[in-house]
Amino acid sequence: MSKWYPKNGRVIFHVDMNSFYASVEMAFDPSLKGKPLAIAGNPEERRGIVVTSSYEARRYGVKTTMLVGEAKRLCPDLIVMQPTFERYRTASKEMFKILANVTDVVQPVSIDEGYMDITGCHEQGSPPEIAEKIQNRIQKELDLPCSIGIAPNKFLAKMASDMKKPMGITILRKRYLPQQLWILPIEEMYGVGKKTAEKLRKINIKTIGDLASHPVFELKNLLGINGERLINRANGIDDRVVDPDAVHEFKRIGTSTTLAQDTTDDLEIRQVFRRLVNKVEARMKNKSVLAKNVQLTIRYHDRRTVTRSKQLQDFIGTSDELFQMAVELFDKHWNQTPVRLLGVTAQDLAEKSEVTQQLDLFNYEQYASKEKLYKVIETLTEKYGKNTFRTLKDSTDHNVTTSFQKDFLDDYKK
DNA sequence: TCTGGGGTCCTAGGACCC
DNA sequence: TCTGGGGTCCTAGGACCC
Repeated sequence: MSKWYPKNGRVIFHVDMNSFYASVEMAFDPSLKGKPLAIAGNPEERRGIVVTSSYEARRYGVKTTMLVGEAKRLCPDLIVMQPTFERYRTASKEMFKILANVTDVVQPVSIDEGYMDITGCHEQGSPPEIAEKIQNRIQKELDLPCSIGIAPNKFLAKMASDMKKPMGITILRKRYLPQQLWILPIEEMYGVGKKTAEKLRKINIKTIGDLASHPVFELKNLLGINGERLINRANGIDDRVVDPDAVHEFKRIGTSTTLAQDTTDDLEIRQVFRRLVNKVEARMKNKSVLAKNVQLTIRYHDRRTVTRSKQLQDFIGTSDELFQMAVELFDKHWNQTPVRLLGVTAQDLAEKSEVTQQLDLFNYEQYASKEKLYKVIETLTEKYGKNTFRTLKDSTDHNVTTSFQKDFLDDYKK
């Protein structure tokens, strides 16, 4: 068994649910099993694109982002359902519970996939045994198929889970990269999209192997820092850790909607903003965060999309505050032509508790006298420079706050 | 009868400070 | 009168992923 657990190295899993939304619907209503099924938005509201499809539908050429009309043309018997996100969230939670049963080192990356670091799981068996156990439990208990990639790092595990679908378990070893990874076309590499693939093709990089042996400096010129990273990954180098806390460190909360029809109607637009900010507010409350920056997204009739954002003086969190910001940005930047989509995003987020703690520093009431507060500011300025007052007030950096508190505040408090 | 909605990370220019 | 180099913040946009 020991050969499976290298002395200096990790064993990483990437667990990837197969056609997740469609599979959840099939588990919920088994009469759908074996039939071509697509999950898609409502075409009448211009949301008619395929989000996920069952393997039966894929056989007909049905693909993600395809218009429902086209999918039906390819597959006349296609069953089209609108997504029921509550179901998917519930299934997702259950799936991650099964992973957590193996190790705490689980990092969800989306509703239907996650990484695990099982380096310390010797007693539970060899990695393939553990993977099989996980796959079986998810199949038996949730009636859902998944694929698992086993590799020494995240990137390889991710590539591995993609190699056998559905219900695959793939081990990707570094010494077999030439046979397993380097033969793949460059388009199939995680992190290489349409644009990058085009650029790489132009300099004759056609496979992941071509990329792996390419001079770094040349790719740095072409793609910036990403060029170096891609070469490293192609060579099986990826030091990113599996971070269970990453889920809590989200950076923005946004929502957007494509309007049923393009509009220039101010009243209608304001109503849309109301709906959007209510949604953002609810999700912010749910996560107990406040925002220091609000971004507006406008997509015009011709699909040209602009974003406009504003950094705020203070943290905000209510729908009224968000609404005011959204409308202010909209009125300032809208070019008066028909609008197709509107979006509102709260960014530069901070925990509510940390924000209040910081604001507390500037609450004059807690100091014995005005002079003491001035003294605090003066000392602070000497230590951290002229901009400290502003920096500290703006800062979401807890370290500055805590060191400040430790050093000075206690002496000056009542 | 074109292409949803939720994110992350990176880049690049201008403002401003030292 | 002309002008360096480093750093941070803010804003807008692009590429990518599911």
